[in-house]
Amino acid sequence: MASPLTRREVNREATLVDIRQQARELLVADGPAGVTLRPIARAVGLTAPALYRYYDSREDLLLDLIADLYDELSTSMERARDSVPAEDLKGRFMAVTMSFRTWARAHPREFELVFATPLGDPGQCKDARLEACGQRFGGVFQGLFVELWMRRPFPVPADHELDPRLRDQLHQWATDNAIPLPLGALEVFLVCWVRLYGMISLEVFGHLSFALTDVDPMFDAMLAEVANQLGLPEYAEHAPRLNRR
Amino acid sequence: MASPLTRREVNREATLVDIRQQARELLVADGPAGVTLRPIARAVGLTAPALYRYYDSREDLLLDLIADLYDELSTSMERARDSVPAEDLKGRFMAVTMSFRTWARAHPREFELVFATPLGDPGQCKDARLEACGQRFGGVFQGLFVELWMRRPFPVPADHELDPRLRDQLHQWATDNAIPLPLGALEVFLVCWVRLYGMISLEVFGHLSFALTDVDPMFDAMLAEVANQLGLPEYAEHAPRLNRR
DNA sequence: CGTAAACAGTGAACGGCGTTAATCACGGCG
DNA sequence: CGCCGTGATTAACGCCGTTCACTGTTTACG
Repeated sequence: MASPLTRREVNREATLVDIRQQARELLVADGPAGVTLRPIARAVGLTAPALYRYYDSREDLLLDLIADLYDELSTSMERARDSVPAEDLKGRFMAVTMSFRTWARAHPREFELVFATPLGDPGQCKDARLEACGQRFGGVFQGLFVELWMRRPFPVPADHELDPRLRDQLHQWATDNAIPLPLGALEVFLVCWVRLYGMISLEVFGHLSFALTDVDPMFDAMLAEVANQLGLPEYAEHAPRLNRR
Repeated sequence: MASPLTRREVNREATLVDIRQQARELLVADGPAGVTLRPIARAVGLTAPALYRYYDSREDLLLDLIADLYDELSTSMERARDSVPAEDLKGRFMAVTMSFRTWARAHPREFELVFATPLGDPGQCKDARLEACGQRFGGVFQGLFVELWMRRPFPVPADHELDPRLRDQLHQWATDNAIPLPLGALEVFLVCWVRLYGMISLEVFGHLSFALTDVDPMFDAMLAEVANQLGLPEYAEHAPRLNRR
């Protein structure tokens, strides 16, 4: 049988993607503040109030846009990962990380919207969608990290070396998400995440320009350092196939 | 002789600080987007167009507000530093760093405005004032770092270990600002800055909540790690006076 | 098949926004 | 005193998000 979607539903879906597309073009052109209803509506061939048939509010539309961008980023990172053979874990790690940075530099406005919009003080996300998107995004790093550790464990702090308060939180996190890693490895993961995010957002927001005109070499150096900490030897750099399992 | 300020000029100055004060209250209450002219004017006892006697535009007012916040942060960091005896460099380092984080956590809206507002793509700051404020802010860390290295040098990468592209930029930076440090030390400085900024902005923007409910212990751990890298021994923790000069 | 309900869309309107223009009052200086 | 720069006002323009009353069109059901 054919699709159970009525003609109206398919139209609706098309309009929805059209709206998001135009919203994004505005975002790119004028920044987050430039994403306003009337120009979006005009570009889609509607009037502003019509958008309320699709979103409860501008805020709601923005949330959907953020989710879209999150997904795009996650997809591009996954693709970068899968473009490297599964045995070459260092290659995959590098590919994913550089894909993150590449996306951020190519889409600073989008990066700003996704990563520098405070998620409200209630500690919870504003939206379950975003929670899921963040999960997927983090999962790319996390999955790679787990695989990395499983295949060839690297030195991590022992449990007793961790601050008990930190240890408890890491334990909670590990059990909640069934992450089969020692707590020390989780701490290493977080430290890596901090360095990666810190570097990229500093770069995108221009807070490294006081010292550097081109962040590339410093980013490469940081990546190499992190890779080293993760037990990914340097000699595999130009011959990634060497470290067979 | 009395002040060369006419009564009008002193009034003007008072109104200016009043404006910034009210603007900040709006910032705290409603976030950057809530800083709008009419409510500010109302709170100061004026109408919106009157503000144009004081600022060219809302943007200009925001810039001044940012500069104010920058200064407040710098001042509080300097005070934290000076509250620790000059010989206790580790204590000063800790004090300054924690003061930064404390300010960011206590003023998330302000932090967002100051640190997550992209400074325009032209590479240059929008404003010379901000340049100066950033200089002062960074100077607190930088001054401490220089003093640290001068008094007791810690291991840093040698010049030939640095990526030539990175080395050249660091050299440029060092000569432009007359920083009497080896290039490797500058790289260490940047890495520390990345970790510090990364951690704090991740915390403020809620991008660590996926794993941690309380960032305190992880921040402490990072601080300890950084201090260690900077040759600040741990045993000074509870007896900061031990390492006399 | 026909009809009622659900849906998509419109134009008008409200209050608020940044900003400009015309206008008035007054303090400081010659 | 007179004059000019300054501080402040009101009115207005065009934009914004959002609501409301209203009109067609599509879907679903008896």
